[in-house]
Amino acid sequence: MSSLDCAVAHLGATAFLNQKGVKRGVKKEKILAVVGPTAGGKSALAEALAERLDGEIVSCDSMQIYRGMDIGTAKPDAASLSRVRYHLIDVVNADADFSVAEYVALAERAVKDILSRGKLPILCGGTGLYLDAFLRGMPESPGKDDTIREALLQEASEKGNAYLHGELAKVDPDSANATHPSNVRRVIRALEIYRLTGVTKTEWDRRSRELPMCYDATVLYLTFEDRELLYRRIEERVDQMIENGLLEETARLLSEGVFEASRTAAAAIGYKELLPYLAGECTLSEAILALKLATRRYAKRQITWFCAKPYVTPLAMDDGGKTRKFEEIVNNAVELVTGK
RNA sequence: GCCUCUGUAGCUCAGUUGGUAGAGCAGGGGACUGAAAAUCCCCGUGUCGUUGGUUCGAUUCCGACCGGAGGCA
Repeated sequence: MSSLDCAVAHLGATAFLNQKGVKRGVKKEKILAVVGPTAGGKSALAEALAERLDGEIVSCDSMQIYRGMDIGTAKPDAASLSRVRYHLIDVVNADADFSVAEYVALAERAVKDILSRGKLPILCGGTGLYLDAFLRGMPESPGKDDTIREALLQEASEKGNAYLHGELAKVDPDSANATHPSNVRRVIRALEIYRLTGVTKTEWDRRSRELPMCYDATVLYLTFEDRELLYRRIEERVDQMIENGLLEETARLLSEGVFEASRTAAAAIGYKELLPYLAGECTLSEAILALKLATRRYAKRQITWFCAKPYVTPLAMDDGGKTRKFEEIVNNAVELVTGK
């Protein structure tokens, strides 16, 4: 985005915000973010940068939020935790509900705290939606309503996805147009927003799109020229997780009833692939294969997401099919952050 | 050595009564604003083992050869 675009966006947002009476600092604080596909080496880099630049890490990961899900979510180990300070890890129980809105609130508090102590906040994680929402901020939002969702879900299963999509088309044609009828979740959300606020999702999105970035953020996006290299790292890490006791962790969460209580936990990569094995429905090697596959696909989705973001600064992790030396990558990152 | 079956997409296999072929899986691309590790969409040209023959035309029929599997000696 050019500085002119920024200025224009800022003016529009200011008008909108003034209308709503929300105050925002004009001077933007400098923060850093390290994003990219799973197993790409985000944590190691973020930790090195935290040490070099006197920073603290704010996890930007939708699963590391949950207590008890440790190995499967690749949480930092004791050694890492003793080296740098981490935030937003283990903030809610595994069976609790959580969402972007809560994340943004917590992250804003953590970042403010870090800045107040004169340190550099470094967001690190692969949950693109969380980062996006955090950078934009959520001064206003339509909120949510589980009762409406349930009712709409019921309606969808009774009358079909096409019917629900048709209902959306009546009130918010643009949103209906942009959402495939099969994507029931999105169709429901759009209808939920309209029923809850009387304002369409299209309008809500239009307003939030005008918001300027809340911070002067450098978002380092780790890229892999050679996809195979990334996939190999993924396979190695999955094997490592199994060695570290992922099976035992899954069994423990299962016995605690976490997967029954939380659909999020039950859908988390690492656990959902091992459950069939624990139930005796497949062999361990089949489960591990499924886990690696799911992780690869997840990585691909993350790549698609970050690639499309105009605010990222790409940082190459490999060169000509070879992994770059870690020190070289860190130096490169520091240059990008400090502007040489 | 003989007999039978088999060779089609990266993998497992369909199929073409002769008019150059399509599924699943893998893989690739994309979307994404309160479940996001979620949810959803799009994408199938490959010497039809090789080589002769029959034919207007062969991946399809016939022969030989080369792989693979099984059976009999």
